[in-house]
Amino acid sequence: MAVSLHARFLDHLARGIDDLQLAKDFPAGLQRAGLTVERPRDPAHGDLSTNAAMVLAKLSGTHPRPLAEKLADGLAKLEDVAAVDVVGPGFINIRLTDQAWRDELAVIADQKDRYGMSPIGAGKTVNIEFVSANPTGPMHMGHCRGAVVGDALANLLAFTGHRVIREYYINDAGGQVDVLARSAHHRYREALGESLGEIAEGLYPGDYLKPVGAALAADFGDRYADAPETDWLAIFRARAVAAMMETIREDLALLGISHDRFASEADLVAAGKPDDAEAWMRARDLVYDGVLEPPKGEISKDWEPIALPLFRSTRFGDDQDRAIRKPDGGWTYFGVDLAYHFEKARDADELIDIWGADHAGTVKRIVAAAEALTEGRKRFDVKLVQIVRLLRAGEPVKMSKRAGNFVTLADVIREVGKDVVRFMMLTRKAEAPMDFDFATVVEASKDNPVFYVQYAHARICSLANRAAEAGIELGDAPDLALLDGPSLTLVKRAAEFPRIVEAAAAAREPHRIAFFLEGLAADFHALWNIGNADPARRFVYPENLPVSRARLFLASAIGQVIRNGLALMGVEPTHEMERA
RNA sequence: GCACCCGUAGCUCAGCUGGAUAGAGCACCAGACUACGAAUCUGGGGGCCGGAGGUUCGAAUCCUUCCGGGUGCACCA
Repeated sequence: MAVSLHARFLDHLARGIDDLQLAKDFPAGLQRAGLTVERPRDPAHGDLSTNAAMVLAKLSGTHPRPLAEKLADGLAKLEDVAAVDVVGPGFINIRLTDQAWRDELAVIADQKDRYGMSPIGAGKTVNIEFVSANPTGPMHMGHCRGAVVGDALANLLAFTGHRVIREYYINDAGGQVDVLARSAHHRYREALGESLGEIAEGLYPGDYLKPVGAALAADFGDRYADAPETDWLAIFRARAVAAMMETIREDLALLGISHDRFASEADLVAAGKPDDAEAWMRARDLVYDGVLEPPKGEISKDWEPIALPLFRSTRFGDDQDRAIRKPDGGWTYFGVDLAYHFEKARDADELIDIWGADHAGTVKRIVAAAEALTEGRKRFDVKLVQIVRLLRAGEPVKMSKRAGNFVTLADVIREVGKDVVRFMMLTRKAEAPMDFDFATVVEASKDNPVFYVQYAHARICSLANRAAEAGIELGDAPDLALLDGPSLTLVKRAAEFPRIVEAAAAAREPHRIAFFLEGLAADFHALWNIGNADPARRFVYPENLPVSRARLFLASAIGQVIRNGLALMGVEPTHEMERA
């Protein structure tokens, strides 16, 4: 894998610092973390800028300016460098030669769909758990955002060299799957011909359990129609959960998502994993038997003090210790979840959980648990994904959970398409609430980021046809020296892609890719627009074939970067826009 | 009451884990196109980055505290 432009300059800097240390101009053995090479906001400050002198000056107790001058001298000798300036408190601003940017363009064309890949995650396995919707019904839009964010993040981590495990945790051990089983039993009796009227309050009312009931009726006849619950609960539960998981997998497939692993809460319990975790923690005094304070706020009337096995999460920053077992000896959700993270940490170096923001209150305890269980050695991030407000032309879409008429993921995908859904879910950082308006997400205007980016790609694709019509053969080695300033500006933007990818992966923020693509598309459209006024500046300019070839080469490379970004988001590039 | 998330232009949001004069789109204002490579373009106005302290060469970013909004508080999942 070729090294990115930014990485290359970080390397140049490192060697410059080595030289200073050899020449005793500078103490050896200093940390070099915090050194950055980035594109300055203001183009007048050059193509690349580094804070190295200021950071190192602080660490070594010297003045940044002289240090910057020395580093600048070394950088100025590099072939790609046109000019180096030391300004302000000690910024080193670097301007690259035009040739350096033309070379970068050739790198894009050469690396194709590998452009932007990074080795920062090499040798690391990261387990990312996402979706993990309760297996009690089809996926609705509440699950959608976490699914897309998780999948895009997984793509991003794989692209940056990590080995990625996509995992789904099936909550199939709690009370709600018993409710599911009872709901299926209701549908089962209906399938047998009983007319039961409205489904009881508290059961799942949706129609999606009717096929499950029918299948159960076909298999068991009326054997369990009037049987006591203990006879059928486990059977119905297993059947209903399996059916729901099948539905959920289908829903996920509509989004283009497939998990590598499905971990079952019930299996973990059956395998004694929580017991193992408890024993491990008791041996380290991380679990003790104690009595919790009554909950604050809403006062529960049936609160009773009772001794339970508690995890010492307060030692790790939680507000109170947390019960891992219930009074009946069974496991709490947290007790199993803790064991589950213990298991996940066995074959991964880093863990990520993607959760709905409604679980924000339980983040501290699981972070505490992960820290205790991995003895602080493994990075663990819980990413909270905020709600999506569904709108239709500005009006909130009415949903009633009781009636079971929530908007399903499948419905939305059917209406606007997978790519629109995926793109939109990544146009905000995960922690911020988002509006999803059915009307605007399919609008063909520049206000719609999906359209805007796709349109740029389609325009690029159309160039190939226009070139052919004009009788321009692309050839394989255009003279890139024919590309002028505005074209190179676009190259500079595209060349940021590798660094954006690395930063997005490190921060676990896939939305940055979407914003980058919007910017890149905007720059591309801007360049295109120059051609509107002046035919000599168009990509296809039959009066000058060499220039046309160089520009088409540029456009093709930009298209490549757009595709690479979209691929990370899990969005298919559009080759031709449909005329509205 | 406590915890977490959010607070940036009139609106919707970025802001590259501490960098230089805080950005984009919409909206607003002023111009441009006998177009179809205009499913627009160019320029402009608009900011106490919620407030106040602190850390340092340097803060929207980190710390403290307060204010406002959202979410959650378990022996549910």
